[in-house]
Amino acid sequence: MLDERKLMVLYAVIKSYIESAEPVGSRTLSKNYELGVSSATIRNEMSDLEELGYLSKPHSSAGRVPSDKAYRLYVDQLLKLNMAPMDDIYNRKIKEILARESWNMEDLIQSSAKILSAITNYTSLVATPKLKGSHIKQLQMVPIDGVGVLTVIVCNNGLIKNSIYKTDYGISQDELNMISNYLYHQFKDKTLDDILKILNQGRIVLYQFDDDFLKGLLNALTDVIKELITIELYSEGITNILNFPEYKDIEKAKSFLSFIEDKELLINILQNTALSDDIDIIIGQENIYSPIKDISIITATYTVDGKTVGKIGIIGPTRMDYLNLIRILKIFSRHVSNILEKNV
Amino acid sequence: MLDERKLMVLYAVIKSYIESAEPVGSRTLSKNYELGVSSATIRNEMSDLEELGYLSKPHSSAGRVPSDKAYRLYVDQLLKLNMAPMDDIYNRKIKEILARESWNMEDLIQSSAKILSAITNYTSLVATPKLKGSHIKQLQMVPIDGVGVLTVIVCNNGLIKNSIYKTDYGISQDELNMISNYLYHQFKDKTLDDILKILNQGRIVLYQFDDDFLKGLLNALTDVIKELITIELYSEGITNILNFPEYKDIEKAKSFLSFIEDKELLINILQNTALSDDIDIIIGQENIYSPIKDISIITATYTVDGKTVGKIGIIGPTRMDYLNLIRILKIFSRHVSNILEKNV
DNA sequence: TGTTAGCACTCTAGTTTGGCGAGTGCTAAT
DNA sequence: ATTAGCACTCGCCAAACTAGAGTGCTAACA
Repeated sequence: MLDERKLMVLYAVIKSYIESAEPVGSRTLSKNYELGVSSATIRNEMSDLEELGYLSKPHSSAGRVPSDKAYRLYVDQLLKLNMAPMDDIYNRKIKEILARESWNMEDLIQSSAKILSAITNYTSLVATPKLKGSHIKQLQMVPIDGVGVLTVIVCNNGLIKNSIYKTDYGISQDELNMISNYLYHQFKDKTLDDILKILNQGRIVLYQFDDDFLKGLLNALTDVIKELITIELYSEGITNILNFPEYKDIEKAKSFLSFIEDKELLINILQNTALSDDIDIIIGQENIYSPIKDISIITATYTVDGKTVGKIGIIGPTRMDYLNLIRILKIFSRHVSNILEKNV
Repeated sequence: MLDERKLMVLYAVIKSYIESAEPVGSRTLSKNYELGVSSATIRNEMSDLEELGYLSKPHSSAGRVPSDKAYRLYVDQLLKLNMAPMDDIYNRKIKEILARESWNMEDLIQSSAKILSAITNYTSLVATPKLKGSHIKQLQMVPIDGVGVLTVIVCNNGLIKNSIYKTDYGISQDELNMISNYLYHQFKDKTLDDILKILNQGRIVLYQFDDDFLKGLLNALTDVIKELITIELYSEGITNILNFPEYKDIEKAKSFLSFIEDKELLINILQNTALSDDIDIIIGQENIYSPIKDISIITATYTVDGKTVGKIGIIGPTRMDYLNLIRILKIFSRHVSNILEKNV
């Protein structure tokens, strides 16, 4: 579609704009990039690129700024490149930071958000894995003296959660085994999502036991399942965004911050990205849910049991350093996956 | 110290400044507040108040602005007032919002932060309770088939936490009972803080059991205790601060946001406030830890078992609406306490 | 002696003006 | 097809100016 030279010019504009945040003029390009043609020629090419929708001018006598379409072209080309320098400096650094005896998932997720924002100087987003489709591997109930009943659920991906149902109703381990066995056989082929639906219908009855007791117990179980399938989102380095010149305007900063504070919306947006095993990028208004122009999100996925995936990402101005961020996210998500596959 | 009229003038300046965020001039006061004297007289009084350190001028021909000392005077007087309108509109509203079957502590804390920022339009701070001095009421260990050992700790205030130690080492319930009984008797008179110290010394030995197994088990126990005594801080409504005109300057906004992002520091500051059963207020640079001028923090305490206390607060410019915020915090913290005393 | 009206003075914030520089688009020459 | 040259456009910035709000002082008054 675009000939060689147009492409060169376009990429030069993008690179320059990513670096400087200033609209790029033809002279700047001919000086700083070795395009082999004069500024006048570049001007003509830029004019064509504008007509084609890849560039735009803030005002008639300013330089030009890449459009979302231009970033998309640029990014797709980046993604085609195979950039996996395994012995990268980032690789070692990240490995070092994440080195630790054992991690529990919650801590790892939260730390990841912090580390990621610290090494990139952007705002990070990290979401806990999506478990709706997971299964129950084990269901165990234990009486806790003087307190009630503890319910433990082990997920097929190794995640474990539990909750306590406080009650005075005395019940033996044997009786609880009966209940948990029964429930386990009801649930073992179902997804967590389906299990939740069944529980909410309230149709489970075991005539041997007190109705109120059973109801309380099932409520506690429902809570665990809910907790399991609820996606939590952590974000760190919010202040970093204010270092970008485009957010010197307080109104823009405000709308960015409200956006970041709306975790629900962010989770939705992240969930709507491809669950492919690789990098996904949303540029500007490509995502209809995104209320804000001029923001891009790069996400990578991490896995827990080879299938169950969570998201890890970076959010910033469309003029973000895609090249490095993609690189870092690839490495980072791989390390997180490694830890989780071993550790959970 | 200050005569009646000076006090009236000072309060008028404070009120006006809280409302408008603009330096207050003598004419504004004589027009809007019924002080019964002319602007010239007010000017003289203001001049005196400036000499006494209660007011200051941003520049020589501007109106005057209250100093931290002035806010302190104002706030101390507010706190002496008994303002407990139980049938207040806030009271009903908050009660309504918090009405729910049952709350677990984590959810309640997080929701509180959200609700509080929503109804006040300020940034909220809510910290989980300080449990360092608490005791263990119960310690139970349960084998989980094919996974390992689950350790449950019940605190004297009713809080329950647990962790899982993954191991292949087969162990029976009876053996675990032996271990947990032994540990319980070691720990029952100690505070959580002390227990953690003992665990960290690594001197606990039970010769009957495999050394590695025991070490792993104790590590899991250590994690639970750590989790219990770690104070978590939640903050919501960060964007609200940007609505205040004093934060139109991006640098100020940035330093405020970095401050809010530094949870450790905030926890320290909150912990250094009085653990009295009432409102505590830090104005501006009164708190030496606070890196930022012109910020006030109002905190209230909530209780879990009548003794164990957590903090709930509001952070904003020193020019904050102390009167209403104190009122709301009093009511809010009482409701939170009520829920926790019943529910945990 | 305390209060007030009046006035000169101060300082900021907002507006206007003009020049500078960066950039464009067109044209004509190569 | 490329490029040099040039006229033109427009935002940015600094300087100059203005309006307005507020102070502090003085002198008059009750």
